[in-house]
Amino acid sequence: MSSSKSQKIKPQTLRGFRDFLPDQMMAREHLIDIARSVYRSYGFAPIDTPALEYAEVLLGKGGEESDKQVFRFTDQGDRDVAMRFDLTVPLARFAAQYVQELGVPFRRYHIAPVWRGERPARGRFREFMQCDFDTIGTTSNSADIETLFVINDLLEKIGIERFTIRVNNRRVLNGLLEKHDLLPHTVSILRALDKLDKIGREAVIAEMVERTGIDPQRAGRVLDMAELKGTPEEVLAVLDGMLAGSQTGELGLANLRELFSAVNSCGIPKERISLDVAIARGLDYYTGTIYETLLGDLPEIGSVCSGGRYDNLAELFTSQQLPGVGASLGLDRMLAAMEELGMTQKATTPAPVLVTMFDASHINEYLAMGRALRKSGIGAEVYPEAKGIGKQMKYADKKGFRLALIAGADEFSQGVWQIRNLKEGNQLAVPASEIIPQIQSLLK
RNA sequence: GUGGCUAUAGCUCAGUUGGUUAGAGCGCCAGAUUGUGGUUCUGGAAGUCGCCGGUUCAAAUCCGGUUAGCCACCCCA
Repeated sequence: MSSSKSQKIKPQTLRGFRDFLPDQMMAREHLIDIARSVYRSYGFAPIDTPALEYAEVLLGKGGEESDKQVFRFTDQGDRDVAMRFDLTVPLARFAAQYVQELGVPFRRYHIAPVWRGERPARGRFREFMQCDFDTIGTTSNSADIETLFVINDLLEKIGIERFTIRVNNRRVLNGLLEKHDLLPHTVSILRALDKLDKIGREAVIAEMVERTGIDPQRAGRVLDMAELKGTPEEVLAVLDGMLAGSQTGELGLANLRELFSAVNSCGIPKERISLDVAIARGLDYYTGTIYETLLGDLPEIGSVCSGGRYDNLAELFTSQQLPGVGASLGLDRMLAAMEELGMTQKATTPAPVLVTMFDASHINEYLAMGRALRKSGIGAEVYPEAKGIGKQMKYADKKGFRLALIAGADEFSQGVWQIRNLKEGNQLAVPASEIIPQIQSLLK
């Protein structure tokens, strides 16, 4: 290989694929840590599945449109393979394969990248992270309610102060469509309905009429119900009358009523959970409760955590019935929102303490101090070169270290270290034996 | 996948009707400051103007293609 300029390979990433620098990665890992701990606190266990699957396992599950987005190719062994485009289809395959040994109900979380060959746009990439959690093998509404609780705890732990989890139930929508003889048009109608917030009542009616050929009056009646406003109790009362006689609709209402009752008695702030008959979620496979989560300070960014209940996850892989309910945190969207809300920190070091290297002849003391700090659970970086102390302080400042430890000939002869507080701009000399407790209290 | 906009230093962007050696701010590196960061001052490095081709005496500038990004639609996290 020549080192001439013209032969250098251009460093570049593929369309829709991204690199993450330390500050971005710190924020990502922080969010993932929170998701992990909340999921675990409800008993969800981690799993992972391969990025690559047989194409037949993945394809044909989300309609033609999503098949077109799948990265698919023939591998070196002439197999027809595809990269996973979500975590739900792999879960279906996984569940069908292992349900015998796992038993039900089974709760898993899966935090992993997925790939879609669609056109990238703002907040949309060809490789992105999903943070799914699902409870499968039970039809109990209790699992639906706990799914809501998980979403609530997740947002709370992330530090979002104002958010709304909008809840609806597909059965309620189906009951309504049933009463208006619109069941054959379910997919088109719900897809149009889902855009209500974005495009408004008239445009939704127009789209329904255009896509299904129904007359505007009937479309309007769907909207009348979808636009119901008020407390969950008020909306439920109106729906009760509207859906009377529809078994499906009444079942959906009963589940919603139970859910809101649990919200009230389990200490979830009432104002965070709304009953919104207009949300439908695009995915065809939802059959019961559906959720989406909007940020109070940035609703226009869209749902940051959505999900719902499905009747039979694994029917394509096994004859065993596997109903389930779950949701997914949109990590990239959440991060974009946090960035816009100024919630991300700027530090690019994961360690709070920098041990400066003042005098290279004492290298062992500096290295030993680093080890001592880490042994006490304090992250510490030892500056690798005995450069000017000003330079090292500059580095500490830029990287966002909270404390810097400094010791030269004077300190070593007195048996002390200087602890410099970068934020406050002050420092104190501390005997070597008291360094650790002193730092621990400073970092509190 | 369809339509539109854009691409100049690490980042944000100037760059006149095509004209000689392409600029600024921020950042980066060094020095002022060989025992102390954030402020300030001084200096420095860094661009074959996304890439390929065409028109022209001459292209960052005009044209075509290509790659990437942004916006809308579609769909979705």
